[in-house]
Amino acid sequence: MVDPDSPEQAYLQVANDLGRRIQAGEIRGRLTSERDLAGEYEVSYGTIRRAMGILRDRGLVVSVHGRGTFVTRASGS
Amino acid sequence: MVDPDSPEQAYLQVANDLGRRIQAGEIRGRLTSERDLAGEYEVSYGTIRRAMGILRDRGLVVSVHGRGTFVTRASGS
DNA sequence: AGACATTTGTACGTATGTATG
DNA sequence: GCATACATACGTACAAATGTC
Repeated sequence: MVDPDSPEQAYLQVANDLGRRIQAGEIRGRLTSERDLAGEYEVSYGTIRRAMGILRDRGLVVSVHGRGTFVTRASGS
Repeated sequence: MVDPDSPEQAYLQVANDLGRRIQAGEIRGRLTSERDLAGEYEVSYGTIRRAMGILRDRGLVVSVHGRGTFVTRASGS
């Protein structure tokens, strides 16, 4: 979930939460689809897209068109 | 509301009132938008802007473009 | 080949909010 | 008080890639 009372932007809250969970080893392999993540975090698809872009820039995940988004090998615990 | 018969300037009345309510813990998280505050205090938007600038200078709030103005953590009760 | 489902990718329009003059 | 610009966020629709049956 995202805290609307936080000054932190929604897409950053999502990116930081996912990044933390990835580095903690909670998430491995394939991530939940972007649209499903939008439902889980209760934000729009565009917000998830933006958060994913940040995770890709950080090198934590790679996205494959038509297949999904995957945790990179070095990112886990 | 603002007292037009007071010698204190309108933007100072607003800033002081909001500052008092923040430090009393009445306001936390996200503030009402600047446009709505202008309606509540029955002053112009510019007056609210000026009052907000004072609250920011005092470190009571932070404003985030496109998201809102937020009470800083240390400001509440 | 074809049909279908799933998923990422792209592109709108709309609403709301701050920033500035 | 108003207009303009910019940023965030939402919602939707459609396109493109992949895999399965």
